Amino acid sequence: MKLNLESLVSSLQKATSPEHLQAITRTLCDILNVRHVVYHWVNSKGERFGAGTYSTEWIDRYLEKDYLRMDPVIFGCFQRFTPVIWKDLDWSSRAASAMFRDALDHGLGNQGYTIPVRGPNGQFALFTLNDQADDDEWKSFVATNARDLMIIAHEFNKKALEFEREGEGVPKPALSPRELSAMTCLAKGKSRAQAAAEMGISEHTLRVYIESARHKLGALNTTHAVARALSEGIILV
Amino acid sequence: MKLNLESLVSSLQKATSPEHLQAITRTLCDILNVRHVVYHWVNSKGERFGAGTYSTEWIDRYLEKDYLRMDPVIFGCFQRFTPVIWKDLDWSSRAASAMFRDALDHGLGNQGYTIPVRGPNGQFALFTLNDQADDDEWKSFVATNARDLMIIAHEFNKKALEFEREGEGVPKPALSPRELSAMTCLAKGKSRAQAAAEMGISEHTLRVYIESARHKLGALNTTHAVARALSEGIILV
DNA sequence: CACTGCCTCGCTATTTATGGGGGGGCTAAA
DNA sequence: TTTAGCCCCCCCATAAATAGCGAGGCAGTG
Repeated sequence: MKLNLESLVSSLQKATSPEHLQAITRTLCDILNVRHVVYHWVNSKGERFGAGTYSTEWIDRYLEKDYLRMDPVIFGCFQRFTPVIWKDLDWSSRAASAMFRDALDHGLGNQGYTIPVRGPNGQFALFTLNDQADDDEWKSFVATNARDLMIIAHEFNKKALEFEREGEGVPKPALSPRELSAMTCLAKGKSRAQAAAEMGISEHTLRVYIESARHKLGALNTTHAVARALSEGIILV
Repeated sequence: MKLNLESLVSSLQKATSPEHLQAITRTLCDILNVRHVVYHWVNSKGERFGAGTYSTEWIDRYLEKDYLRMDPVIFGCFQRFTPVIWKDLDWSSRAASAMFRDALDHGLGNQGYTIPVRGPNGQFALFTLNDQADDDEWKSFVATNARDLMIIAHEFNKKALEFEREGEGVPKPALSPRELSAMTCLAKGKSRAQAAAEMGISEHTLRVYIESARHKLGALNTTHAVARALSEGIILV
């Protein structure tokens, strides 16, 4: 079957619920003739959302075994920008190779291709294809479809962000310039005294900024505030 | 002139320096028959890099006037995931409309289309087209080219990250599982006592993990350690 | 004009983190 | 087998962060 990008994108754009996305992953699975198609993302609050063809057994096992913490796909994609072919990752660690075998036992194919997608506020998503194939077959499959898959991944992400915004209405914490400077200094490892010196203000004043930034970010302490500011992407180290 | 996506992407992939990117923006400008094409990004260290056809006068003025802090394009794209047509943004504020008039005076057209692109570690880039046109003309131009432009924006970004990585080559420090848990707890805002309770160990032991993680990460204090772990992508919030 | 938000500085008290130092046991690779 | 790395616990002193309270000036918005 041939991939008709236009019709697929338009059905994605018409989707009004996560269930539609789920259905589209199944359709895509048939069209591309692969074992699995999965879209999965983590929002800025650490909540997960997934649409895909993995069995619930595998998903449960994945979470239960805490594979998230050792999955080279997650690691690799979190640090890179470009899509990745699973075989190119480092599976040498004991935990990773055990996970890989476990995945095969739960119906996954030995080949995978994952496109990382990033949204605002540190939002991070993965769009994954999985199939059983040899390395060359898979490489050429990927080469053929890479561009279309990227478009599809982005349409998935657009929808996911839409759904998220509907349900919640995410108030974006906007920090003032001085608060941003303060957070940045702290993220760079400066103590309050050093940060105050660098900003040319008293330590007392700096403290006020940190406090107000903390409140705006809904953070429990300074470390938390810096962590949130970083992962929401409102400061850079 | 018609846009040949394949050849453009391949020349992008062959680029070996920022100057090549610069040249490609000029080519693209001719092909698409628009006034300006600009790719601009901020890396994880806050350093800026740009390739584009804006005049140096305008760039200098932009920085000098601190337009970065009031530009609706920057604001809008930082918070959204999808490309934006400038006219759809909110230009009502005093500062923004002054900036817009100033831009027109410096050779920019009245229409713009900007694609935000995000990379790992909060990296943030913009790919912008600018031209003189009426609203409907511009809308149809954008509709025609949106998909290709997204591919191009991503190729630009891939290159930019490549250039960045060349200079560095820093091996990321590997933390032990308990150290990772400790860092993650702290990043979630837990105090040492809470984190220790959650991990089921004494606070003293937890401290040892934090210390050793700090040393491995070359961090000056706990906050710095968590910030590094986050921005290196070795923990997730 | 009044309002809100930002920037600046001060005080006190309590809690918490930091920087060292020790110790022992356990597993996995060299 | 030895070594290295991880995991777990304890003590001490000092330094730093936190949580409240207070104040005034200045700029931009409606």
